[in-house]
Amino acid sequence: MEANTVVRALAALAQEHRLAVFRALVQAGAGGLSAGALAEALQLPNSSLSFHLAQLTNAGLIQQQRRGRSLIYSADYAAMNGLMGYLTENCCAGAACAPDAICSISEERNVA
Amino acid sequence: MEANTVVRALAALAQEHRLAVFRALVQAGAGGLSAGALAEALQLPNSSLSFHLAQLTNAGLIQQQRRGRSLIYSADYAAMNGLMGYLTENCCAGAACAPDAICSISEERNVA
DNA sequence: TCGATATTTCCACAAATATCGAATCGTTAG
DNA sequence: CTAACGATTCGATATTTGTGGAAATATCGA
Repeated sequence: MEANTVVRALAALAQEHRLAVFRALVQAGAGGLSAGALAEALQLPNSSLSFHLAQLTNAGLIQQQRRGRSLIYSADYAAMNGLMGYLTENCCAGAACAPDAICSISEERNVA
Repeated sequence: MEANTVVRALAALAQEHRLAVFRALVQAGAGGLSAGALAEALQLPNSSLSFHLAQLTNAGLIQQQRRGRSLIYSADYAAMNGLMGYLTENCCAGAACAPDAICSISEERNVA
């Protein structure tokens, strides 16, 4: 993962509402949530939520998928793992730590 | 870990130079690095670096410790783990993932 | 086709942030 | 005590960011 990508991902997460959105999606799993469901859950005006969803998408942290009139958003677990990996890379001057992947759902396409 | 704390930590990391500083400290391990060494390594003006170090300290991601005329900075691994944990908490709608700690150096006080 | 529903885009403004030279502060060596 | 060193604070400026109402866009049911 490249430094610039990481900075953009972190910047996207460094905001109260966006962090809440991302967590909700991480917890929702592969099924994802619609924009409307998110707006309801987080009590945000549509235009604001839309703005934040765009930021997260742009940062590569979440993805969009249309279902009928709704847009379903879901977390990109590969990006999340990439982020973690970047931060802990070559951690601790050689001491034993830092496993590689935190969540493997992105490679198991048959969950939830 | 509280949401607000996490946002502040992420905001601190969401900046090219600060991310580089933090990574350098994470990789340096418990021994840490002096402000001067960091300025040298990252090619930053003292005043800029100092500003960024203050931000990271304020966010609870690094800590300071004077040694003679130098200030030695080091990563706070507990904070880093807290961050990771917060992001992956209740991950994936129950699918098996998300271990608890990434790096345990902060509890072993006898490294490097 | 028409109306209802779901979401995004546009806009203007307030607030927060990054930058770095110069001045300042604390510590140590001689 | 004084000079030199390591690091922080100050200050002015340019840039980026978050906000939400109103209007526009896409999809669906009848």
